[in-house]
Amino acid sequence: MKLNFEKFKKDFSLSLEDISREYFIRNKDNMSIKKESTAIKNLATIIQTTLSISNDRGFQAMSLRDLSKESGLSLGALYSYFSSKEELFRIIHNIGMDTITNVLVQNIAHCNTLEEKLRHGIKIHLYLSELMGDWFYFLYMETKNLSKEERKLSLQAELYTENIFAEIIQEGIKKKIFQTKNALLISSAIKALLQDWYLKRWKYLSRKITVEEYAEFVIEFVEANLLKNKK
Amino acid sequence: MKLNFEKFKKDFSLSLEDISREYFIRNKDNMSIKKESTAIKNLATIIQTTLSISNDRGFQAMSLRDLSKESGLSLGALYSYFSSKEELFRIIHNIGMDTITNVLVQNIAHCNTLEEKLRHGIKIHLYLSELMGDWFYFLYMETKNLSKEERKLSLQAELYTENIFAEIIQEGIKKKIFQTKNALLISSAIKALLQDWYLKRWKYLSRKITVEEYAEFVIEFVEANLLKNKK
DNA sequence: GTCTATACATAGATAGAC
DNA sequence: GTCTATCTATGTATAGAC
Repeated sequence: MKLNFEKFKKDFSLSLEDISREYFIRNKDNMSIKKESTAIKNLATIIQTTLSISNDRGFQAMSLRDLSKESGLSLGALYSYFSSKEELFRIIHNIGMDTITNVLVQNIAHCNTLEEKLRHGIKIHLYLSELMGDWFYFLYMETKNLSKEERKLSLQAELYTENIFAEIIQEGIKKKIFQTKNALLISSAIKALLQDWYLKRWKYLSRKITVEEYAEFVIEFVEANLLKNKK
Repeated sequence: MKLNFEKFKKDFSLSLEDISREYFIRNKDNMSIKKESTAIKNLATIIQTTLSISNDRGFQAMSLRDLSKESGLSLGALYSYFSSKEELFRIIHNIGMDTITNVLVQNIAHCNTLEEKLRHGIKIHLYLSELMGDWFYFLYMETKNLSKEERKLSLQAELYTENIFAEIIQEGIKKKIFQTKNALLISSAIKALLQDWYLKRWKYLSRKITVEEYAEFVIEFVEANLLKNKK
């Protein structure tokens, strides 16, 4: 089960329309828009535009007039898709969280060896963030807009992914495959390196580093630590 | 020249008052406040409060009425320290950039060996971000508020620090002390790990990891790569 | 379902008394 | 130098025609 970005991309069927459709189906009872096709089309535009403006100037700095102009929908129309700017934020935030964790959980799955599991996890995370970069960036940068309670949930997501790696490493230590005193710190370092990829896209893009290359680098970088005295 | 946090902290004399004083002296001709002692005192409060609110809710989300309330100065008084909210941002941003780069440049200095240089650079960066965490966080998270032109300058600062490490590593490769094909990627990874320290303080704080421990970890982590087949 | 026009609240910024 | 009161612009949100 050799995994590369091209394959992942091809198999990754989730489009913005799919995400919008899923949301519409789940919530159509509470929505004033009834016609599925237009609802999905417009939801997709609204989300896309919001992500794009927010990632440029910030969600707070985006006025609904901006959103109206850039999405092509009027102010009035916008308000039939959400009841307040705050709700718009929550919708996007929740959809994003859910889809991302779902894809991760589904994909970071059964590999034969622990080494493979580790590599696989790193690649999946990077590949996904490559395809859903604007979501990742949005979720990272706009946590401020959440309430204290909601923030906690958001932080748990951070810990969740970190923990996936921590468990792999812990198990590897038990089985004497990996060697380190800092399983948790290494997991948190992995997380930081994975995040750097989507937080600094401008940098890696301008240096023409592909996601494959970066993945290889991270894997090597981490393994050099876990397999230290073993080679 | 053994470097540890306690020593660095003790030697690090730069207080918020000092920073405010420096700014006042440089700009007093353009300022309506003339009395040095009050100017400095109030500047310090304004900056501190702005950093604190911004790092919690975001600069955009902070209204000047918020700032007025939490700083204890009236709206009118605030406007004798800056002429617009945008200027307030630029002042803090510029002061922050300048002081941080200055301290870094002054401190990341002459060590005997390249290995020491590398370790020293990592420690200084972490120690400084420990003492000026709110500035670092602010500068990282609020770049959005800058114009396109100013953003470029800000990105150069990122590259600047990265480059310090890149040069050390490059030289180390030449002298066959370090071994890697990815000098630049490793530098960028170092940067990411250093940033993680102040971007996720809540995490490291709750795990009771000290800055010393984290520094040691980063150094080990990086050296495991650079000294790979050497041990 | 979508538009335009408009109500209402809050933001940034200034004037003038103390 | 600092305050309160106020102006003006802009933002969110709604009403009602089409």
